[in-house]
Amino acid sequence: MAHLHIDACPGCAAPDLAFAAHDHAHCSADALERAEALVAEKGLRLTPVRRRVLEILLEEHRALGAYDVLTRLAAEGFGNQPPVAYRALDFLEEQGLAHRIRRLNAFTACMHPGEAHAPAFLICRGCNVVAEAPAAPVMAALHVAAGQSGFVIERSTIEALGLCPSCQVAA
Amino acid sequence: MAHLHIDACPGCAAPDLAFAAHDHAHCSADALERAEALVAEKGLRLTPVRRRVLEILLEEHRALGAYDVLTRLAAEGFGNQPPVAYRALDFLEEQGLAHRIRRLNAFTACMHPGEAHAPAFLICRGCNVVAEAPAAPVMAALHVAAGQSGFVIERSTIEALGLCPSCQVAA
DNA sequence: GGTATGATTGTTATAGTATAACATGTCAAG
DNA sequence: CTTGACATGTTATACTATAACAATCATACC
Repeated sequence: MAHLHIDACPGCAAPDLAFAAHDHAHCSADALERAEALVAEKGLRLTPVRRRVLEILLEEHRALGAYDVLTRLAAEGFGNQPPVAYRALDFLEEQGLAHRIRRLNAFTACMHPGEAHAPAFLICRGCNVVAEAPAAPVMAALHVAAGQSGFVIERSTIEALGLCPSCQVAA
Repeated sequence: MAHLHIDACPGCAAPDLAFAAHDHAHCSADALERAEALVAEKGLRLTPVRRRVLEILLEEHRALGAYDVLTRLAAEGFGNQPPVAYRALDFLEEQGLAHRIRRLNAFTACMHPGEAHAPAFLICRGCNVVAEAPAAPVMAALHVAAGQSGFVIERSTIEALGLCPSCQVAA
C-alpha cells in the first residue's frame, strides 16, 4: 500500500477540515512523503530548494506570496532573488504539488498530490485559511456550461471567498 | 419595457455568441444604455472617465489590462496615472458593469448589467475573447461543495481557459 | 576517472500590476 | 455663495513576475 496513512488522517481524508483543528503534522508529513514518491516516479528531482518551498507551504493551510517564500529561503541560505522562489513554485505547481490562488496572488500546498484533481478553493477572509473542496460536480457543471458554446476547457480556476465556520461564529 | 432591445439581439441574449459573429454595435450600445440607467437608478454618476472606460471595454469581447485602458485614457486627455484607470475600473466592477478576469489580470465589460449574476468566464487562448457563460448550475454546485464544510461563500471566481469553436478549427 | 550533456540554481536587470496619500477640482444642497 | 461630499489629478511607492545570461551540479557515457 503506497499511501497507508491517508485514510487514517482526518485532515487528509477531508480537506474541508483545514478549517478545523486536526493533526497537521501528520497532514503535512504525509503530503511531503507523497510528493517525494510522485516526483521520483516521474524521474524528476525534488531538489533542496523545491523541497524546502513545499515544506514552507505545508506549514499552514494558508497561501503564501512568492516573496514571502523568497524571504524564508533567503534567510536559510538559498538565493534571494525572485526567480529562485518562482521557479520552485512553478515546478511544484506543474507537478501538482502546489496550487496558485489567483485571487490572492499566492500559492498553497496541495493536500492531495497525485490524485488527479482540479480543485475548488475555499478562502476564508477571516483567518486566511485556504481549503480544497471537492470540485468534481462543479467542474462537471462548468463543462456543461462551456459545452453549450462549443468551448473546450483546458484549465480552470474555481475560487470562493467567504467565511469558514469558526470565523462565522466570531463575526 | 426597460430593455426592449435585449431579446432581439443574439449577442445579448446568448453570451456565448461572443465567440461568433454578431451585431456587436448593438451589443455594446445596449450594454452602455443599461449601464447608464442602472447608475442613475442608484443615484450614482457615470462620469466622463467612467463612461469612457466602459466604452473602451465594450469595444471588444476581450479583457484589457488597467494599463491598456490607461494608455487610451491618457491619449484622450484624461489623467495618465494608474489610479485614474483603477478607480474607474473599480467603480465599474462594484456596480456590476465590468468584471475582473483574475487569470489575465485584466478587465472586461459586463454584457448583462443589472441582472444579478456571478458569471463564469470562458477565456479563449486562441483569440483572447472572453465570454460570460451561464453559471447558475456551477454556482449551485460550488455552494453545495462549500456548504459541506460549513463555509459560506460571499464572492467567487470561476474562470475557464481553453479554445472557442473557431480556434479549435484553426488548431 | 574524465568529460560531454542537460537540468538546476544564482544573479542582474527590468517589466508589469496595484495602491497609499494628499492636492485639486467639481457639483449640488442648503 | 459657501459648505460638504464626491471625483479626479498627481506623486510616490509597493507588490508581483519574468527575461536573459552565468555558474554550478548531476548523470550517463566513454
